[in-house]
Amino acid sequence: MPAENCKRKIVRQIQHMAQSRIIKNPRFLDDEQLLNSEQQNVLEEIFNANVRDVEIKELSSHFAGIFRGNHPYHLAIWGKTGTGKTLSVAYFLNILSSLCTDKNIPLLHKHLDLTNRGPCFRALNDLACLLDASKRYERGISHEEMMRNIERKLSDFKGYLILFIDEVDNISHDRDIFLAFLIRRLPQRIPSKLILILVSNKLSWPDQLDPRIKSFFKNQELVFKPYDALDLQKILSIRIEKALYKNSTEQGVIEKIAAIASRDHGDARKAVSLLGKSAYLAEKAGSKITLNIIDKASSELETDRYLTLLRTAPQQFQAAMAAVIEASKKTKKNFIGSGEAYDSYKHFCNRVGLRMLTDRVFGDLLAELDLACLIHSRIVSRGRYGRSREIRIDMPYELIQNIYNTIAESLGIQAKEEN
DNA sequence: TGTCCACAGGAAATACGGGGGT
DNA sequence: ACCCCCGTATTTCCTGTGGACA
Repeated sequence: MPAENCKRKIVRQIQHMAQSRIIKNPRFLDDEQLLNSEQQNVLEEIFNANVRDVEIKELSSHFAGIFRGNHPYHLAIWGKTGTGKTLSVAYFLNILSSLCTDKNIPLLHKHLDLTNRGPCFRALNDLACLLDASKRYERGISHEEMMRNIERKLSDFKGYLILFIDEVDNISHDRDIFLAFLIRRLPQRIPSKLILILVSNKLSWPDQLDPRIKSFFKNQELVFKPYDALDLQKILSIRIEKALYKNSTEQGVIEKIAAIASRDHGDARKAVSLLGKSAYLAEKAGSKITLNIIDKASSELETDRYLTLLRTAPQQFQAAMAAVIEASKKTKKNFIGSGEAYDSYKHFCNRVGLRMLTDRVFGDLLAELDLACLIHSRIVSRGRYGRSREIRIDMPYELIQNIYNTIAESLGIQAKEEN
């Protein structure tokens, strides 16, 4: 009888494992790994599902003038991250470009991606490299020279030139110089019909521009609204169909992921990565994707985000976070003031052997921590007892501990390397 | 009502590192 | 080798500021 039991158990396990395979093609759960052709495929389906229909239509009408020989204006686009700006525009430009080839209209389009934050010089250099007008420089060459390189390279192209500039607001320094070059100077010096598409994810972006530059974009704006839950559901079901085996999701899973993602930011990328994480957890647990698993995946993603953020952050940033954690452990209140935090930071630096910075910089570090949602701070006046930041950490104890250990590890390892 | 705390946060100055041209 | 250019990180200096307290 025991032998019989054992056999049955194994059979059950095998059956179970066979059932529990739910991931068919993991690449469709991770945008980074998606091959180009697959990405095209997914895009095609998304657009066929009428998601981003309005925006594509707007783009079409904006550029329709090309076929009548007109010169369309520059276009400013904004929308939050993960609303499909880049993909939609790239997709559209490809179609436009092949259409122009058919009709024998010379058109060149380039995609300049400024995702990595850098100064004006970097942006110019990136553009020059993209156009194959210059080699890569770190520094040592003037803006002027870089601009001339670009102009020289473009001096004999006479068709339409569309420059699609992604994440413009990422230019950290002298952004106006870069834009003024593109908008005012470049068109006068090259024969082609230049059309700029500037993309940004900050809604307030145009307000910080030089008014003379801003005027070039009046009424030529296109806003990508965040995906609503319905759009996200469409996007998710496309992914699920490609990535997972049939029947591997419980009732309501798509709706729930879509709801979580749209509540946060309407970010499609987040929705997909939540789906991915859920799928992996489900496979590990040998079950379908259930609503509970989604919750777990969501909190794990959050933790991961914090930890990788810290691991890759500068030492001083880590130290500031550690100091805040230490200080808030000591205090009996449920918040700490910036003075206390700075004292704690000084102790921490002494202990770890890290050079300590002035309180001025420390204040900026605190602001950054706040921005990253690692701490919450607000400025409070305690009357006679001065003004101060009131800092609190709004996280479960376990996560705080986890973060603290990560920092300790990261700083500890670096100290070893120095010796 | 004025004072004054304990900081916030902007601006400019300084230090530093590293690359290019000649 | 020398000088110039540029970007980043910090420091230094400075001007606010909300409200408890006298």
